Formats: sequence, C-alpha cells, structure tokens
Amino acid sequence: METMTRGQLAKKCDVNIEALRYYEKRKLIDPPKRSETGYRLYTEDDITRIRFIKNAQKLGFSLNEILELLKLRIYKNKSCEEAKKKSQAKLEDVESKIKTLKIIKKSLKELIQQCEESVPTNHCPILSKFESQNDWGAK
Amino acid sequence: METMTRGQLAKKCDVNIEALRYYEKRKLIDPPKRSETGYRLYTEDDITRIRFIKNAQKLGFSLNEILELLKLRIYKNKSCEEAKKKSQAKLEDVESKIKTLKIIKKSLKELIQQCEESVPTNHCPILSKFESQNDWGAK
DNA sequence: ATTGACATTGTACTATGATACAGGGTGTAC
DNA sequence: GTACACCCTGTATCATAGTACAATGTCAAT
Repeated sequence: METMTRGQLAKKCDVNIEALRYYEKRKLIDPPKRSETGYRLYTEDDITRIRFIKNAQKLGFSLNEILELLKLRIYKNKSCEEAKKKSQAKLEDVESKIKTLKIIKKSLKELIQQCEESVPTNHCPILSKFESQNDWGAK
Repeated sequence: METMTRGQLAKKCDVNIEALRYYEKRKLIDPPKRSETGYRLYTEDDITRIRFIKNAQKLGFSLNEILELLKLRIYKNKSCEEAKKKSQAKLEDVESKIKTLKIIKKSLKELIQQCEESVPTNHCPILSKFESQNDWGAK
C-alpha cells in the first residue's frame, strides 16, 4: 500500500503538521506504522480519518466529542442510533447558542440605537448601561 | 466610606473570590486600598466595575475587549463614538457567528433527516458523511 | 561528502477565563 | 487561648485546540 509521511499527509489534508501529532496524542488517529528509521507512514485511511475529524469540527463537535463518534464507528451495527442521538444533542446545543446570540444581538442593537438618539453629553449610554444593575436577558 | 473584603465583594457580585484577584491581575479592576494588615478594601465603585465587566461579558466582549472599553471611560468626552464603534464591531461579530451557526444547524438537520430516511443497513449516513470529502458550506 | 529539506523527540508556549491549593497571617467569638 | 472562618501570597492546574522550538536523525540531490 502506498504510504506518506507526516508532512505529506498534512499537506494533503491541509492541516498543520503538528496537529497530526496532536491528534495522535489525543487518540483521534491510530498510531501509524513506522519506517525502519522511525518515520510515520500514513495511508489513505488516515486521510479519511482526518477528513472525518475536520468535517465533525465544522459541525461544532469538540475533539472529545469526535473521539466519541469515532468509538461508535467501531461497533458499526448499533452505531447509527447513537450517532443520531449525538447529532441531535449537538443540534440542540447549536440552537441554544443561536438563541443566546440573538439576545446579545438585540441588546447591542438597542445600545447602539440609544447612542444615536442621545443628545451629545458627557455621558455615553453604552458605557452607562454596562454599569447598570439591570439584567438584560442575555446569558 | 464603607468598605468590604474580597469575600464580601465576591458574594455581593456573585463571582468567585479568586476571579477578583484575576481581574486585578488583568487590570480590569484597580488595586484596592489595603487595611493595615494587608486586606483588600473594596468600595461601591468596585461593585459598579464588576457589574460593568459582567454585563459586557454577557454581550460577548472578551476580557481584553472589556479592558479597552474601560480605557475609554477615562476620556469621557470623546469616548461615546469609540464605544459605539466597538459595539458595532461586536454586533457584526455576533451576526457572523449566528450565520455560521445557522449553516451548522442546517447541516445537522439534513444529516439527521437522512438518518431517518435511510433503510436500516450496516452503514450510518451520519458517520459516512463525516468521512466524505464534500465541503458542506459550514465554516 | 556535504547541503538542504524533511523527519524524530521532548518540552514549552499561546490564548481564554478562570479555579485550586499550600503555607502562612488575621479577626472574632466563646 | 484556642478554634474557626476568613484573608494573604505564589504557584499550579483546568479545558480547548493547537503552535513553536531545540536538538538530533534521515534522505535525496549534487
């Protein structure tokens, strides 16, 4: 089978070369076979694996969560339900983040609005608001 | 003026006692006066300051950004425009985060949808998708 | 044979926002 | 006078996701 070095894999997958060692340490990729002189020898499977990691990261999974997903892959039969559950949990997570950010957005908009309406004084409505006791719903 | 200790301020502001030392180190609060025996003596102003920090955090400002905002407060006259600018930048930041999360949300939904439609096989559409080369628009 | 690009390892550092803990001093109540 | 809660300092640790660097080894080309 054709193999490649760490640098080659990094280039092919467009990740930092050190990240590969980091993923290995984090058990996200299996320790690759080594050449006689100790060079890591990666295969196509490793490309697939890195792609898996990167795709899952794009969907907001943390490396720990990705490790969980990878473990699922070992038990391929029963894994689908589990993968779906985790994806659903992540979906809820993402939806809740969006909600929070929308509240933040609204507050910021109001703040900026107030700033535009205020007669020029010595006193900035944004900074004053930040000092207020008022819990504006965010977080 | 009435003063309070670190523990009392922490309780009043509902922050961890160690966080106060951390904020002091990060220059987010001024070093308080000390008692003869070296105890920190905080005032009402410190409550206001902590409130400022916490409120700004709720709006998604980092501690460094909050430090910038606090510096604005020193030049009260010209600060309003600057505060508005920073708030607007933060607003754009938040809007872009929401956009990204919406793409992620859509992708997750599609993934889960596919999982529901798939005939039960040995092969999980979610995990397969994670291995694909396909750039699904997220990030 | 030597140069240069790449590989190896261990270790340290980055940013972010704290939290924990050890070893001491203080303040108050009983 | 001693127990206990609180305060002080410095330092270490946590989670997250890497990045950087030094010292050394290897490979391919000239």
